[in-house]
Amino acid sequence: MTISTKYQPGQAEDKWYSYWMEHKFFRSVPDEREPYTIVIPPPNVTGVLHMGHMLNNTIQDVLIRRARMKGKNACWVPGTDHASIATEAKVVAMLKERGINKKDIGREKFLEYAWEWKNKYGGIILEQLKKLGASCDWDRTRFTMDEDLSDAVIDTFIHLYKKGWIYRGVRMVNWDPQGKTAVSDEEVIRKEVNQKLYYIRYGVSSMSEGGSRRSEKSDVGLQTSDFLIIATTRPETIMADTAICINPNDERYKHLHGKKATIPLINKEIPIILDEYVDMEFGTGCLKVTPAHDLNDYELGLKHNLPVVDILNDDGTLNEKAQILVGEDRFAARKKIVPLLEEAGALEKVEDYKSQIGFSERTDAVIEPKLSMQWFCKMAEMATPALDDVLKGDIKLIPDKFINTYRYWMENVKDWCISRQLWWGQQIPAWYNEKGQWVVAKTKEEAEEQFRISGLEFSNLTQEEDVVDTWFSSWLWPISVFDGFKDPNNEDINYYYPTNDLVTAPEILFFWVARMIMAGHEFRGQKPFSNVYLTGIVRDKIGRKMSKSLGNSPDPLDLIANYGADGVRVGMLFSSPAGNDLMFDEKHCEQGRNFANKIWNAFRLVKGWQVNDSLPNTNETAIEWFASRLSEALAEIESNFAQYRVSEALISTYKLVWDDFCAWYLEMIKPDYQKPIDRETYDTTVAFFEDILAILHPFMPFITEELWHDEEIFGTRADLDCCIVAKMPEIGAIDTQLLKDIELVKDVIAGVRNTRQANQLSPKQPLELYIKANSGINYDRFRGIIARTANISDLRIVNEKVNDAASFRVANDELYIPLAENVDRAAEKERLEKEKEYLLGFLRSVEAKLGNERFVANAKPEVVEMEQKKKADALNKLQIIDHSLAGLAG
RNA sequence: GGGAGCAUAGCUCAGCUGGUUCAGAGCAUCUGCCUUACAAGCAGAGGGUCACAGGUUCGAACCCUGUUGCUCCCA
Repeated sequence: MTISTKYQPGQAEDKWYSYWMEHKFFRSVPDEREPYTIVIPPPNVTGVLHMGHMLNNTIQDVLIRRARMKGKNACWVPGTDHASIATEAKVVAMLKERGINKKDIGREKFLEYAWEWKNKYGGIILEQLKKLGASCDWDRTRFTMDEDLSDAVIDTFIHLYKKGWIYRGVRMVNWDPQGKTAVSDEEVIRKEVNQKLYYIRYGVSSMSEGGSRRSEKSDVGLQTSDFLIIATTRPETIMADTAICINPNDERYKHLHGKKATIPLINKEIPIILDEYVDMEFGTGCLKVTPAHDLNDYELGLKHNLPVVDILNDDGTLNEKAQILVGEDRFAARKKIVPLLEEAGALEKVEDYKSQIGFSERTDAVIEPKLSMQWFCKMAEMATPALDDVLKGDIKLIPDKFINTYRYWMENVKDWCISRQLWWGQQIPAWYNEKGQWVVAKTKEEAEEQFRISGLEFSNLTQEEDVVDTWFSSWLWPISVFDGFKDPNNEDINYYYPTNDLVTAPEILFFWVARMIMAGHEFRGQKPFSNVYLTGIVRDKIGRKMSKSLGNSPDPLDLIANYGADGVRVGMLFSSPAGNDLMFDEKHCEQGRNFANKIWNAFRLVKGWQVNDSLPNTNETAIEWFASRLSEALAEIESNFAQYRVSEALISTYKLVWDDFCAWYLEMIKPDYQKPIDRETYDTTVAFFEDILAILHPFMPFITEELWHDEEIFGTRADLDCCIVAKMPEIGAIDTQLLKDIELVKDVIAGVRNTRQANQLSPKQPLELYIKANSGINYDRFRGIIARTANISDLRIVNEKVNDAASFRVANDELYIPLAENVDRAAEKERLEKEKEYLLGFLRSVEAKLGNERFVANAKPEVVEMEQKKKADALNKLQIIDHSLAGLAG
């Protein structure tokens, strides 16, 4: 039977994924085993798979497959979130193409279209994950707007409201005066534009106390000597100013402390306040404070208890509170106010100025910061236990450098604005009567009841238009996917919660992770997970974040088609230490593909062997060595996984398979061409191979499953005897002496190869090797291995140095390859001189250390001992080299 | 402006408690091989002021301070 020299991943992937699905290997139900649980960070339902998902889900799959093979009941819960903003935008765009305006069709009809869209496109990303090999329990797939999950959102809203942790308040939003709607930060596009910076003169009056207004005085007496100048890009908003702010440390303005300023044109007096917030370098150092029309000013206003004067209508025209230019559009007003200021002598100068301005993604109108009523969730109480969990180490952040960031955020946590002016999402369960009085209730009937009890009018109740933030669904995810709200004592939640590991991006540490921890405590009295593995951002070769708009991201499905899912998984993991960004290079996937091919070909080799039962086993040493090496590698891998060094665990595995198994072990035992192999070696090697497939499986699930089922090597397997549920090999005995000896033997073999290369001898030409063994190593034991791998026809242990031979040294042993007249004496001498020079330098540094009294006095004894041994070894070697040199000379 | 992190071979990164012959791996490069599992391979080689400047220490890539450069988070 012939099989291709190249591994073809395509068919194997589809075949085995279907097989796993059919045989329910991903399915998890509670049983007596220990659970191992991961909930997927639900990807955006509008999304398609990108490189970030690839990395994130590869890691999750590696962890879950490994846990499954270690005998845990592994459960990976998949799903998607409803992404209100992104989805609503997609649906609005789809409707627009059909000539339908969202506002015209109303909420209910709009939601019908939205669900239609979701049902059509919402599953794409999950299908893509299957191509990667993700072993999620698909029967558990959840969506944040599923009925049960939505119920949980509404119930928790009501719960928190009753606790007094949800309230309404006024907040600055991004207002689109053309669309007459608030838009989210994500829908604001910032662009740099050329503007003007207007310097405007405000009068200053000295009567600071008493509250008596004598504005005529500020007009006349103090105009020339007492005034201040502000710089603004928005002169049309001066009528909404409620203060002038200066930095208390600003020496130039000490004389203004406690005074008042007068807004030109409308002659309104406003206080001059002090705050270090003001940048003394910017503009004039005097800041006009306009709380209704600027977010920072709003916060400054709150801090200093300033009134809010909103001079703009919803459509961006000035209202009567502006007193002048009423009814003008904000930009027309800006043009018209300039000559007015000039006339009044209040315009000092105008400068060109570049700054960032927000535009509406939808209408391209300039965004107007506007105050509006929003819903908030108090965070302080919930933050405390969530912070403790991390600080006490009950929840580990990996890497732990994120603890600082986490703590900073949790200690300075702000209340969470949870309302969104959208339709796609869970509608806030608040009900208003015609007078604008409101209650929070799950249903209209319950709301009416509450109004009745309070004795209020309730004939025409309307529900709050806004929906809650998508994160207000996602923060419940680890509980809601197990129906922990609907049925708080059900078997699943009791078994799987708290989950084990969460794998996500640091960008959403606060948005999501912190809030899940809060929700865990609030609604379950328990943390939601024990470990949070934070992956890096996937960047391109030149360090740019991969994004759709830059077009610098390869299509993951193309990568899988080109390199195989196993190759891509390995490629992603090769260079992805936790928390560090990953500079993605397709080369890594190529390396992954090559690795799969290497495994494939090693398999072909073993598969081709004929067994002869009458042959004795001559490979005991090789077998013992590899068994030890396998155990050693398993211990490394185990330790790497324990520290979430997934990338290093992969590298350990890679080296075990490629270097130790393929390059050394198989070469040690490989029978001559068309010669049979003995039964014992064959059977042991097949068993090793099976172990290797199991170790590789979490990283490369497809090729390992494919080879696992090779009947020729492993015999016919039962339906459920699959690599995916194979038992992960356990760490066995490690013969450290043997491991060390083989390292020496490898050096001997490398020495022979080097000698061949230096003397241009073909690897095919057998050589003799004489060893003058000064170390304790028993070369007899390794005779067979050396003979085979270095092509030695005659290996002799000798007591004297050999003349007319090429020589090299390994540890303290001298090795000679007789070459008769072929020895290049000059080259040999040069090599020896070089080695000697190096050794002398080395010896000097060692002797310097040992000659230092303070070193001997202060260093740990074992360190000193080591240095003494180094010295002895070096002296020994030098003696050997000198001896050889003398021999050459003679 | 405040906070955090990073800087090691051409590239991507290890280097874990300061101490082995410790300056490493993979990729890339170069040399030689189509050697009967694998050219998606094999055998080798070159490549470094561990960002810079100080300090602590018997000893520093590792600890401390400062400088420079880059990145992220918050404003």
